[in-house]
Amino acid sequence: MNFKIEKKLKNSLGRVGVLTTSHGIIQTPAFVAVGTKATIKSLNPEQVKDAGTQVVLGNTYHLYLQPGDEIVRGAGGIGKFMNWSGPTMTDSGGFQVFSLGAAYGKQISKITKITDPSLLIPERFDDSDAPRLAKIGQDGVSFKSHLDGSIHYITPEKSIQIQHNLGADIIFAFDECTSPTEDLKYQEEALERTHRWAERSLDEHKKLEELKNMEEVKNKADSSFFGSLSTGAPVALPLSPSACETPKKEKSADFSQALFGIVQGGRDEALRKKSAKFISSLDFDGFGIGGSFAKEDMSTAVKWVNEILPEEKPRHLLGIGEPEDLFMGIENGVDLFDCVAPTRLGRNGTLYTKNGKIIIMNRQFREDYSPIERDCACYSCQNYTKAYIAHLFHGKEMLAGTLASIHNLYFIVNLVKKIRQSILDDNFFEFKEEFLKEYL
RNA sequence: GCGUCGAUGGUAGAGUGGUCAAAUACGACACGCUGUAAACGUGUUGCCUUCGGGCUUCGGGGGUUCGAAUCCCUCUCGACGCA
Repeated sequence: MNFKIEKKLKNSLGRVGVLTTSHGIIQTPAFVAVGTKATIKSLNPEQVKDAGTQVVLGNTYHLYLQPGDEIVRGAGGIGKFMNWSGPTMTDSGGFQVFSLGAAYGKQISKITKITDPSLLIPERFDDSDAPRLAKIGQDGVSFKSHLDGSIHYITPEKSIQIQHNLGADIIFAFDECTSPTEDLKYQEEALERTHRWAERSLDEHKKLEELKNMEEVKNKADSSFFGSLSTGAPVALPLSPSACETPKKEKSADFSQALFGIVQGGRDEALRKKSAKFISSLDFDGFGIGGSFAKEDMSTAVKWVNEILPEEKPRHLLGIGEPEDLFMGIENGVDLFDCVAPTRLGRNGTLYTKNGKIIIMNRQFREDYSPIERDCACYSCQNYTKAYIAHLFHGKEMLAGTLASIHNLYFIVNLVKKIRQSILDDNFFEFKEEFLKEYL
């Protein structure tokens, strides 16, 4: 993986870049489509690509449980497995520490609405005996499978091993995404844990990369007779029949993987900065910024972190992706975003428009024969009306989620592309103001 | 014509003397969703309300009872059976 900054946004941390992976380039800032279980829900790869998506993200915990990382490895890695030829990423399972742990069975979001610490009455949030599927142990997390109840202990090493089997171009260190409702003391403990896990993730990654390189050298030596093909030497040898055979099991480890370390620290300035310093001191290829914010202090948290992270390495703001957040993140130096919002909201009947979100099942759209957005170039808007999509949702038809996801993904991916272009055109701030005035 | 069974909120369908403004499901309406336990979840769904409660409802009418969706009589409508 290689990252090159092409242009910087004046008087801010923002930048435009190009991230090169073994499976193609990513023009940053970019929005990463979330495909937790090696599929962008309700969409096929062509639809994902046509929406403008450059890169997709799978999930370690989910793919480890089903179908199993060895299966994905056997298919030739997550990209080949899901028929996505472009760049891929996998999340480490750190988010599931939160979603299946502190947030399990509750309506807690990682974006808290409670910003006044005095409202966080300890007794009210003491849920230590509440049932949860993720329990944090000494050197890893014990997950009780949401599928069959089986127990799986995921350590940083295990997460990295799984991610090497999944074979994405960019993988993440195993971290703990804390609940925003945890107090400072807990955030600090969790941060220390995440930092130790970052070191262990990195060590395991280096070890596995080393093994992979040794294997490659060995393979090259074994096939030295045909080695001219891979070395690119101009030898006019006819292709051997054996060289054309498709191997039954492809090596997922054809390409080296980049590892991103994750900065945590909740909403606390000192912890965020401490984490940014520590994580940047390690030899990661890039960085993730982990969630657990309140909406209004998200920008400051991102800024604290990105002012410290080394400029030349890419930064990924994990799990954030509402339009206003994209402007905020990009302005504050974020290169990559992923978020379930476009696909989940779409499937659940909420659609993005430049004038704000609409709930397509609402009465007013039942006889609205115009597209979701008149000037939208997405497949759904080019071919269908709101009345029809509303009808599909009311009738619980599968196509409803597909058309809605296509539009929402297109909307978000292209918003990021437009923001990127606005930086190149030196009118980021004008575009931001203009867009948000209409949208919010 | 006789007999039997049935008629419950937008729909289906519980309830068979008080705890019934009436289960449940669906529908309708509104809302929520930020590294996907999620094609999911929550709320409202007779009328009025100062949110304490008040008022009118279970095909129509009449009756029994302190009290009726629930028991009795009758009418209307429907299904089935016998003429």
